[in-house]
Amino acid sequence: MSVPTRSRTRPAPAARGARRRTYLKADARRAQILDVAKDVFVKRGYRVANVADLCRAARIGRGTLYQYFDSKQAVLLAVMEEVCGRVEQVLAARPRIEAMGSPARVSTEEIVRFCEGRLRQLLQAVFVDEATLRLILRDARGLDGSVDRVIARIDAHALAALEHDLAAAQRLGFLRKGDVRLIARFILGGVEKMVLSALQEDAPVDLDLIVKTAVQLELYGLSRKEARR
Amino acid sequence: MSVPTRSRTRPAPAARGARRRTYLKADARRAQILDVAKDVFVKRGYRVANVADLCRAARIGRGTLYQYFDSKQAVLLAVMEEVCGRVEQVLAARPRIEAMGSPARVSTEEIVRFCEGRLRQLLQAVFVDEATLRLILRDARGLDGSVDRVIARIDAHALAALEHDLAAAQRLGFLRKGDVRLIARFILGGVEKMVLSALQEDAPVDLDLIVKTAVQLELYGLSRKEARR
Amino acid sequence: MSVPTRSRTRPAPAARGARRRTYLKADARRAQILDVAKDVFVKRGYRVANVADLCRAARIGRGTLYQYFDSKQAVLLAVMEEVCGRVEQVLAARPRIEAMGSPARVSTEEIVRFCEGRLRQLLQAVFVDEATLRLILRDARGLDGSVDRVIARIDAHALAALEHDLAAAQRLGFLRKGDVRLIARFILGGVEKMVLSALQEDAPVDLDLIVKTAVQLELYGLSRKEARR
Amino acid sequence: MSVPTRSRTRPAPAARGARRRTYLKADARRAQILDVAKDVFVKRGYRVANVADLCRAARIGRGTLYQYFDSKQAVLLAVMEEVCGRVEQVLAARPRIEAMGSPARVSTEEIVRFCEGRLRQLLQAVFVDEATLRLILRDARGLDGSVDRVIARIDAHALAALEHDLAAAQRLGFLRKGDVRLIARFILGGVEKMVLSALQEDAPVDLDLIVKTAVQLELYGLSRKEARR
DNA sequence: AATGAATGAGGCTTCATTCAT
DNA sequence: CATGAATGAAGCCTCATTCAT
Repeated sequence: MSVPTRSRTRPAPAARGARRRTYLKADARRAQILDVAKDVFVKRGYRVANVADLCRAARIGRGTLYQYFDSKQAVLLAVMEEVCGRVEQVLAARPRIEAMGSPARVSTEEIVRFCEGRLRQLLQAVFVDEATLRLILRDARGLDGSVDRVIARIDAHALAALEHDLAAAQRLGFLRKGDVRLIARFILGGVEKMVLSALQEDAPVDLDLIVKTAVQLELYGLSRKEARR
Repeated sequence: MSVPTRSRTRPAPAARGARRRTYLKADARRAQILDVAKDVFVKRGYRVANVADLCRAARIGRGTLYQYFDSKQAVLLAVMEEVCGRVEQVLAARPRIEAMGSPARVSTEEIVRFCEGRLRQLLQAVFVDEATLRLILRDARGLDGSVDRVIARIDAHALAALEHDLAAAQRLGFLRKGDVRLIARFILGGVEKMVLSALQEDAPVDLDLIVKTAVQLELYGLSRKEARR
Repeated sequence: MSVPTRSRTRPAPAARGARRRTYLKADARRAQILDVAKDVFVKRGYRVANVADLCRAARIGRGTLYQYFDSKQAVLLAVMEEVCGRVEQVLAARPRIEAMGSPARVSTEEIVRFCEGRLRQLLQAVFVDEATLRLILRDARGLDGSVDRVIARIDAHALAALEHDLAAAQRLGFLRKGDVRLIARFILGGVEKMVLSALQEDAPVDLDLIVKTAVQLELYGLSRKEARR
Repeated sequence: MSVPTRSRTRPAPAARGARRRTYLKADARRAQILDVAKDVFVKRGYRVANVADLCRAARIGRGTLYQYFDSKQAVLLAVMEEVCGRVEQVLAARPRIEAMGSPARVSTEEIVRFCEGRLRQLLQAVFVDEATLRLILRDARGLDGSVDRVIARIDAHALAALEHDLAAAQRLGFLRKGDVRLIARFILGGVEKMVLSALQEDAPVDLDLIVKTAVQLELYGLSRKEARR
């Protein structure tokens, strides 16, 4: 009749590898977890990495993680949101393209250099570091609706910036008319694939070379003959 | 207080249709499973779709699937291998680019049309149908080593073909010199991103327009000034 | 780069106490689980009993249970639904009270005996066995919205039947007028408490005595003086 | 594909109000916690309410609670002990039933009024307020051994008082002979069920009506014919 | 050839309690 | 006195795979 009461007493604190607990202020801990999590997600893959991995890497107990995030997914989401926020900031802070002046006065070299700089800015906003980069381009895709949505938002930001540049350059007479939507996608996709190729071979990502190649192609194409139309 | 409790009891596994068993020859069954599996993987995503989904869709019992494939992963692998094989065939069957003749005799329009045709062939080999396309570009990435390897192989085939074309065209004098590896990646990546954009918006994929845009950019770029170097 | 693939292979089938697996048809298994579950829930209490307990008692693996029920809660729910169904049946099958005849012709003893029989029927429908009884009166209360709702439904059935009897008896002139809603609750509550008291002391539940006491009180009260109103 | 994902990130525990700390004397704090806890336990249910809820409601930190109580359970226990103590007091303070005089001199109305008053006293001791009432009758049952024991003690007090009254009334000749144990249970159970019904429908508990109905039934029953035995 | 019941390792998450500040 | 960050045991559930029929 009487219930066994199994009074949920805590057994001796498991004196195994038992590292002492460390204390951090909430904000600091949150940031630390995010930091560590990015690494773990990249190194082991979001799906393969389990919450235990995250906590071990952050040297915290499993429960601690759940004081800061609702779920494993929420951790990834927070990582991505962070990137997204940074992208928004960087893009908003860029000078307007109209600052460049009129085509008549600008030399080809200046144009090239300007485009390269601008593209590099864009990429650096998105690809803060290689971990983030791998996450965005490779690991975090197709995981789950809400994560995908953040990635889509980042993507949309980048594309919008690119489109805006292209449209302005067309208006100012630097570039030929054309479907800016498609062209923006082509350029961003091209750059992404070059980056991905490097990542896949574990080669260092030479952003300079990639940017140069992209701008060269974007501006002048490959043909030795001038287009007539 | 009240919980939004979902469906209480399971429909008692047996009772979900009690369809009569159907018999098929081994080859036919295997093919049918692959066919159905592609759909299921695309519609629900490889990870979310479970073996039960596959079997239900194929109207077979769980054990039956395991008589034809070693594992769930093996099913996806087989789907991808099929695509890979087709790509290899198509690419091997294409005419050699040298058939085109010398730059002196070929008009700009002919070059454009040739490039467009060739790119379209390449894409159609890879993207047999929209399901395959979604699988390759979106869903099957980063799932697992061996699947990734097949996708990488497909990718490598496409890139190799493109690189080969570019190198030949450079040798023949149609195109400027340049790093064919990077350029091939840029072009393929650009095209893929245009396709992905369409997929993401559930818009029909207008391969013609995409190919046209790609070739135009690839050949002539966007600049209104001729490059001087 | 390559993912470790942890190919989820099943390790040797754990040759511990390893009882051979037993096969049952879906319906039979489902029934067996329900049967065992009722016992376990009663013996250990719904909250204390864990899914492992249920499965151990049913000699099945944990996954098996989840082929038949969505959750631990769903198991309890199914047990209760079963009772609820039986109550509905039994109550529907009872003869209508009007069969009794007119007060003039019926002796006091007959009335008493009739009431006792009728009350016993009602109780036996609800309290099929002691396990069910403990579950309904003690263990399953306040656990969770949906379970509570089923219990409330059972309760409502019993009360409705009782109310209906009372109203009919009033109409026929056997009983004094009065608030049937409240009176029904009083009687059922009184009976339940007598039962609960026995349960709490692990004494056998003497339904006969309980029914006799209840009917005696219900009909004639305790007073030695006749009420004047 | 899209998941109904709930709130992504937790509000970073610290940031949930950053209320200045308040200081209270030990006794006052203890009392305040008990007070708040009763509310929380009733509103959310003992099991669902977690320690965080208690502390938030009491506007204290988690550790603080554990300076006054050993465990969550101890808090509930203290609440119940408080009630139990009050019941003991009230019951001890009631006048002895023998004060009433002999049946010959007491009119039926006086008896009825006396019984009603006495029952109301009993109930009011137990059901101090609606929160307590819900706790005792609904939420705190079957939670755990020691809590159950306190409830059982309260119940026993009430039953003992009732039994004592009944026995005395029988001795004095007001009431028919009968099994006081069972009868006491019947009456208390009946009253409780009427109360519970009201609670369940969130209707106000009309103690007066309930007491009247109970006493009427208890004394005179429902029959229109006088019992012969 | 086909079936579908059975399995159990492994994952995620909760929450009462502890303890450094 | 008070705090709130940290903890980890314990629980529920999923699902790829096996195997008796």
